[in-house]
Amino acid sequence: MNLKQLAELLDLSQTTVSRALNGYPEVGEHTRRRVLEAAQTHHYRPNSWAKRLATGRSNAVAHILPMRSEHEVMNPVFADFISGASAVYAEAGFDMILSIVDHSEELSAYRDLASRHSVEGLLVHAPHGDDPRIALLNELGLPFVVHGRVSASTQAYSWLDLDNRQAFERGTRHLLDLGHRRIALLNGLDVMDFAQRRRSGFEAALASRGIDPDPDIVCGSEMTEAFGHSSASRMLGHRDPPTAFLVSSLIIAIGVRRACEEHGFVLGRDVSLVSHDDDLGYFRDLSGEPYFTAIRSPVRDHGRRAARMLLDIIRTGDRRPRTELLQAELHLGRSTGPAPVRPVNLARG
Amino acid sequence: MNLKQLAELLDLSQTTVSRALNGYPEVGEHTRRRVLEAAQTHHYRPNSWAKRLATGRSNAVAHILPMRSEHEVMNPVFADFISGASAVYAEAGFDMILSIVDHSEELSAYRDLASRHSVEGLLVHAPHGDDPRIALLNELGLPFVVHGRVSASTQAYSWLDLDNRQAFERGTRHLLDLGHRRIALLNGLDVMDFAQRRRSGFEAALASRGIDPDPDIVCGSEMTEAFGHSSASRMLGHRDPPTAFLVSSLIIAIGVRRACEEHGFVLGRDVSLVSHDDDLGYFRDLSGEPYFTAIRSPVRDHGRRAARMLLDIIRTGDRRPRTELLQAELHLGRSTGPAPVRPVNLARG
DNA sequence: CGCCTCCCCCAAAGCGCTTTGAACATGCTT
DNA sequence: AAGCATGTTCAAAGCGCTTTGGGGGAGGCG
Repeated sequence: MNLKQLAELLDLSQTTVSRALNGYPEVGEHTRRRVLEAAQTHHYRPNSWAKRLATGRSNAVAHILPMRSEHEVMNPVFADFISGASAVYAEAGFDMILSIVDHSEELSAYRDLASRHSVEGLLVHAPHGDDPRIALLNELGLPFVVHGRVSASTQAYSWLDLDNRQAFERGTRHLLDLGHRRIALLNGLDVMDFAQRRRSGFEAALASRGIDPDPDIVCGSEMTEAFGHSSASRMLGHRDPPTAFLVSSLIIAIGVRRACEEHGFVLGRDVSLVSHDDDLGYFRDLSGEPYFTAIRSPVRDHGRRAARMLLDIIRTGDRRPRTELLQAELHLGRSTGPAPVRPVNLARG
Repeated sequence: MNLKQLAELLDLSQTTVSRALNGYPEVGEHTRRRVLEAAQTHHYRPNSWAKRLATGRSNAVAHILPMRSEHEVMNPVFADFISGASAVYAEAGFDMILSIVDHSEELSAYRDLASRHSVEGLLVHAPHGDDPRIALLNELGLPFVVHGRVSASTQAYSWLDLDNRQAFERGTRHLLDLGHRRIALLNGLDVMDFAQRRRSGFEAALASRGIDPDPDIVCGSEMTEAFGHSSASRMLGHRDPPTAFLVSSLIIAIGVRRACEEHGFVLGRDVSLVSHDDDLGYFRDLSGEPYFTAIRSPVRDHGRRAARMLLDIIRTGDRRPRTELLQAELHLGRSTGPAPVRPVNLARG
């Protein structure tokens, strides 16, 4: 059933039917009701492409996730972020197209998206510290919002980001306040912008207490359980092991816990752990005190906010960059406790 | 830059230019080269909507994920599945649109998708044991592939599924062979089809050794860490605690491990654990023997296969249902061991 | 009664592409 | 020289929708 058929059926012109359906004022109330009813009973839905072609608006946005190797880990955060965003798009009548683009084809993929005119805006995930995509996207002139920031970029762009620096500074300070001086950082991949900011927050907190970070107990990688386990194992076997860990994801924290267990350490007593926590559904524990002390950010909510920001840019046509910096909350759990007393000759600083 | 402009620029008709670009034979070699070069240098890309409108093919598929509440957990499997599928679509020049539809609006959402003609096919996620979507989709006539199956459905449809029954029968048998008789099952939500099949495999294995399942140590829920932790805690405090756990996801396994730790049990010695493992990137451990004994299925690969199946249906136009039943592999890790010897009065069966 | 506004409605012209059917050379056969 | 296949190009008709620029009838005004 298309517009033409519907119009013939109602003995009206396509114009009138179209206007009735789209709520234009120049159509009689009686006629409008007739049209709406007929559309309803005949399950009429306008053909999306025809509509898009005619209006020039696609009512679609793309989420772009770069992938540097076929075996790259899908960040679990992504799914939750997407699910938040999706609800916002659905309400606005927008389609969300998902594009996982290979790192090596990034430039051409973005040009393609722009020149095919298939979407009205982009949401860019997982930016690097010196991501070249900002410049390219600005040049292409397609509205976009970045989830995260690009420290090295001098260009203006819209973004929504957790205040990673502040969050990790706070997490580190919490450990310092508990008396820890030997604090390990298990971070995300060094190239990622969020990891760089987290590290700088960590270092700033240490510096404020006159502590130099020790490269032996700071590292970054894809955020896997195995990374948490192997790094923590290695560090706990160090001649001067850390008394506390600050880690960039709950998945890493799980690995650290396993390592502690193997070493016979009890988390919260022998070793402290503060984790960043994206408040993923499957790690949420609503019963009582949480297990992990964590710097928490509701990533699904971030997805909603980012989507609204993008839609706002598209709908208002106002291209001035918007930004939103969100604060994480420190939730105390059972994985942190006062630094254990140790022989002075092992303590540093 | 559109086709008309490009044609004028080359002093050719739109027809010729279009044909040259799309590789039709009835265009001279010299002309074709000219056209391709001009398209290249002017960054010409055909407008996707116009193309879709004209051809009637959208080159797009939708993945549909039902969501029964705003707070429902995003299954981490989803992200990996999607990433596999996405690569296949990209290669075929298809867009993937992602639609997370509220359970209550499911019917209208599907009708919408079909009658708007915005996609050529659907990939249906997370089917229930008696999912009504099969009948609806068959009625709508839009090609679709289900990831999973619908036990109650008598209709024919295309699906790709792990052999969950076989996998869990095998996992259970492994535990039985190690001498365990008291085996707990921590499953996914009861309504989910995969959970029902897993349970039946579990029960079949027990039955083959003359063991009745004990409802006290069998339960299902959203697959969260907290669910694993609280259920295992409760069961370990039972007057006749299980000596082994079979669980439906690594996330649950993590919770069980935490519970065991709290009870002073060592996994693989005091308590055994077999987990289903979707081979998610962030839990993969490439170094040496894996921690968890697991029934493993490469979900990213499943995504690729499902996508190929859907594209095949779309491209060949052959609507006969295709099915693919995949076998999981049992990988031995350190979380299983022989059943501990216990006082006879506590042993069952 | 004639004129002017509204109010509703319509025919037709796009949107940018594909595809049909025909035209026009060209070279070959008879 | 006419006739015919072959190879290359084109004009024009869609695809299903929106939107522009009227057109006609009903009612209000002088």
